[in-house]
Amino acid sequence: MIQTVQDRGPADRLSGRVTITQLSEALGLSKSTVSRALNGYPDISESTRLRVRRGAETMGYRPLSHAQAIRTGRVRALGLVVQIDDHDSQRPFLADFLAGISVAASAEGWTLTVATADSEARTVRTMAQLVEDRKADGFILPRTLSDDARVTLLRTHDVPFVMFGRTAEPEGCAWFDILGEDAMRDAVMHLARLGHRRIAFVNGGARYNYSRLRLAGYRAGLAVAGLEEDPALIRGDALRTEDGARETRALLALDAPPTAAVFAVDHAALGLYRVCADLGLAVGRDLSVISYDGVPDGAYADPPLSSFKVDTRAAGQRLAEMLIARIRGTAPEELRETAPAIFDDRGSAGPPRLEPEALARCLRQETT
Amino acid sequence: MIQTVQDRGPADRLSGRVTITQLSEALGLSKSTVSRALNGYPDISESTRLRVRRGAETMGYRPLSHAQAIRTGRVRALGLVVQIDDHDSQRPFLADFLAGISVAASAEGWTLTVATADSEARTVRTMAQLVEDRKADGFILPRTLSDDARVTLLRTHDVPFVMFGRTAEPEGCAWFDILGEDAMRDAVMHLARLGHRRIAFVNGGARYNYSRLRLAGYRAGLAVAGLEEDPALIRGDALRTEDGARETRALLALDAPPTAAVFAVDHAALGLYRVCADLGLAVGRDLSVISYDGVPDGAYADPPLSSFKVDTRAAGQRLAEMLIARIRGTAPEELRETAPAIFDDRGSAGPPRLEPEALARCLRQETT
DNA sequence: CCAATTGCCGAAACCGGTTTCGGAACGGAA
DNA sequence: TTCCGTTCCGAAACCGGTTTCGGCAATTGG
Repeated sequence: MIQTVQDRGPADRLSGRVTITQLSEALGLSKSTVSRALNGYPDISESTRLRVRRGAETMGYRPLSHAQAIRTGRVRALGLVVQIDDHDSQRPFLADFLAGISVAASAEGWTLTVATADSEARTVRTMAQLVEDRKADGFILPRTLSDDARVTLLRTHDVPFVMFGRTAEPEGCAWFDILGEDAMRDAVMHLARLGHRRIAFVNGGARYNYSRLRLAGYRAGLAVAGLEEDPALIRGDALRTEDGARETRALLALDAPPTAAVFAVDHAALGLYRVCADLGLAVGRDLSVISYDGVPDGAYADPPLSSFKVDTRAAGQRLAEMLIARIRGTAPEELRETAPAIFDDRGSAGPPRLEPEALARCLRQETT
Repeated sequence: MIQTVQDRGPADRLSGRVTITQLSEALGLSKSTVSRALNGYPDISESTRLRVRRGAETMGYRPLSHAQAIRTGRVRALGLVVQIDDHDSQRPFLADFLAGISVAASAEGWTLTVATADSEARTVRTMAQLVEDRKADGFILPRTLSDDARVTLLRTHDVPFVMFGRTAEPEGCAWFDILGEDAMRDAVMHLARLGHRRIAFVNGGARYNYSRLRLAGYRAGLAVAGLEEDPALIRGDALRTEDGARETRALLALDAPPTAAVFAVDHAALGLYRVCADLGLAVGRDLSVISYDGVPDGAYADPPLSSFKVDTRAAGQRLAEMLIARIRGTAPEELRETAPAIFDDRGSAGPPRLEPEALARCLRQETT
């Protein structure tokens, strides 16, 4: 005999939620059977499992995550602690990042718990707190450091996590990352094809793991282009616009200044614009630049900054999917992915107008 | 006899949490007594209440919010649904906003549940979902609209909320807002003192409630300065840079163009910079501008944009505090606050160099 | 044909809290 | 002394789920 589920009427639907007890009564089963059927236990017959599933569907039953959590310890929530610094180049992307995470999480019926902290120590403390209070089942870690205290904490407490960015010590780590090194390599190759032979590199923060990779990419680009590496053309630790301006000045003060520069960070690259404006140099003609991040500000620069764009939203989405898989038991080694950055050529890189020596002469003339 | 609580040793503290049962056993009380003592029930003697509180403190007992939630229906979490649009002027502030909310929430032991949506309809659906799943006890509503569907939803479901921004229909609403109207008034007065007599106003999105207020502030400024209102000088619906550029062109095409403009939105004001660059006008000299928001991009403009800054972080903090109070039962009428925006004069407003007529002549000459 | 599995489900304990209810102890009034 | 009303606390039910354990019926093996 086929047993149909009776509709519970609009009143019930409005007043409160459907509980597992109500569902089990409507189905004529015990609530333990219903629970096991929905959670895929093997000791439930296929026919019953199907009937329960259908019944839950039609009655609109959805288990209350915090009611489950009291027994299982898991609340179906992802955790994200964003560290707020002054020189946080990720801030413009935060909304996109959240959007990506949010859409992936809610597709699986999960939610996102967000907290902020203003230092690495506080970030770790906050995460520990969230874990202890069972407010998150796992974490997405933005801005991976080379030696990351967060990883240490989560590893020792056996809390699942995925990193946005790779790490030097990959054991037990899942990650998603953008291939910044390929972007740097392609930037150098692009500039070399335009005719540049002295191409500088201005790296980001040394403590971030990506810096190592992007420098390697820069070197790879030089190798492919058949150019020799000049240590004087390699600078670093430029995250903010001021930093970029400082490094640009240092580069232009060389006897043989570069005719082009590759920046690891957009905001730093905007510092080059300032210096060029001060010195009367035309970006993209007297001095070319290619950068990385794709920040919106770059589009407003004159000429707009050519940059390798990162699809932050897609990254957030993938990270959330991977974290959920990780929490559900997938091995971290199986959860490692990368994606390329997309070059957006907007005019800040052109063929060299002057030889390095001539440029140097101009600069000396300018400053006298 | 003074009964001291025995320390449970470091092993317990590390391995798991202290439960209310463990606490009650250590105190020699029943767990119901402990629960009521901690929750301020009147039928507990003052001495017992104190003893329990001290015991909880030394043993590090913290109730598991989702265990309480199963009975009380409240999870000690604030909800925030951020609506992601293309022309979202609040995006640069999101990190600060979150930081403010986060610090206030965690000060009370609450957490923040964040979701995103890409339309008003989806925002409402998402909020309904979060409420039904008990993932948030109340909501902070950014970007108050004049007629807000979110308010309707929350009011009918009797869910607490506080708005960032006032509303036309204030019944039952708690809010925190920045006095944008005062900023607009002061901007006009400032420009008038500099000698400007034709001061335009470019408003933001008409659907937002703040637009009404800022227009009123502009008018108040004209009145104080003794200037007459010219409908031709009032434009609106400018949120993005392109919009601001469009409205600027329209204003400059007038027979008697303005010598200064007050913008309701920074990003729109940056459009004026573009138009001026195209036409060879110097911002702050040929055309003055004062705006509102204090976006970081404004600092990079040339000259830096004079703007009324909003302390978004403080706003988030206050909103979270108010929402927690609201959830705990404070009447919405008692939860209404405002704060001023802070004028940051960075050079985009100076005395007029040309009379309107002369400016118009210049412009005609330029375009031919 | 009987015993031992196996498949499938219900009863009940459990998770960590909150809330209801009843009763002991105490003080004051009759 | 007795009665009654407070004051204060414990026992137990409860919230909405999960998980353990045991048992019935149907199958399989000997």
